[in-house]
Amino acid sequence: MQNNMQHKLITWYQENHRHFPWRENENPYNIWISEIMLQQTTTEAVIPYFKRFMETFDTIDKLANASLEEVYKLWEGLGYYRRAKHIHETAQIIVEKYHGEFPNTYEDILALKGIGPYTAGAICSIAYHQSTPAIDGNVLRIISRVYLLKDNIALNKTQKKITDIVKELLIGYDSSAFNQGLMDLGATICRPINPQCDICPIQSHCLAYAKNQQKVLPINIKNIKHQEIHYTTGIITYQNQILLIQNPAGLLENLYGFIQYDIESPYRFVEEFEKQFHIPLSIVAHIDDLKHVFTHRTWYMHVYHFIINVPIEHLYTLDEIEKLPLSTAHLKVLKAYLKSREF
DNA sequence: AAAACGGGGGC
DNA sequence: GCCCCAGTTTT
Repeated sequence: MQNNMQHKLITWYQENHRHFPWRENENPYNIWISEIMLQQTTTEAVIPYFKRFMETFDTIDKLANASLEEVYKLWEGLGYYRRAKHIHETAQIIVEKYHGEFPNTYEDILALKGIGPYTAGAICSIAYHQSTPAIDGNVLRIISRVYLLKDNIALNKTQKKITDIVKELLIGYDSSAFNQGLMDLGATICRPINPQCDICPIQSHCLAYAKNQQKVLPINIKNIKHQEIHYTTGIITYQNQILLIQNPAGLLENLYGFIQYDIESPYRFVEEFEKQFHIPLSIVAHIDDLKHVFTHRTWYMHVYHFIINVPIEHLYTLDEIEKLPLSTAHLKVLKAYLKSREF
């Protein structure tokens, strides 16, 4: 009878693990898609997206042969849209370079687009039971507490230190159950706020608990500066069509949206628009003022309805817009416009 | 080492 | 309103 931390964690995981669609089988395609979706995204948010995605693209081959736009549309609202682009590119590489079979070495997997150390480790351990750590926010927090590490977990140096600790812990144990055990423990018991130490399966191994520091650790110091931007956002229509442009590289790359300029007057919006498109624009109405918060900035969108009297490129009917990927921010704008037209 | 990259949810 | 989440890529 083993009595160490690994054994306790694995036993706890086997008896108490959470049930998710991506835990119903271990094939690498399934694990890959789920791990990408779960990057910086909560499990609850991922569930419907994962189901829909795997029903639509049940093989890597189908994903590789889909259009980028179709993949984006399935990703609409999930955020970090570069993930969708990387998944699509990677599927094509897997078909061409690996004959449609997901690669099975850590190095080959790490080399794929959108896959970093965490995701490569997660796939290797969960899909192939290889002895690789998978260091995410949960693991950084748990290891900080168990070993009473007072280093700032936002630093690369600290993450490397914790990686080395987990590498040692894994030796001789099932990496899949161990890594997923850490994830579930972090999500349900060793939570960031108010950890449930009284029911923790590894309480007796936790130095933070012994010294009552579990509410202090981990130390996590990031300096995020937050920027606020005011836009005039234009719903520009021609008859029953609406003008949408596809975002260039940068924020919300490739998604469709309304034209907006970082100015606060609709009259200056008209000047900017006419300078850019060389056709006259008329202001019809103020629709709404909306706010949308990103991690790193806040948009204040002052939404106006404008009309043009000559057709132009990039005009779409509502039916066509339904098929295009839009950001959540501009879906709010569209919704406000449609609501205003009900009167 | 730091910045950029989305959105939803908890409190 | 602030923090967190199964991070990766670029600078």
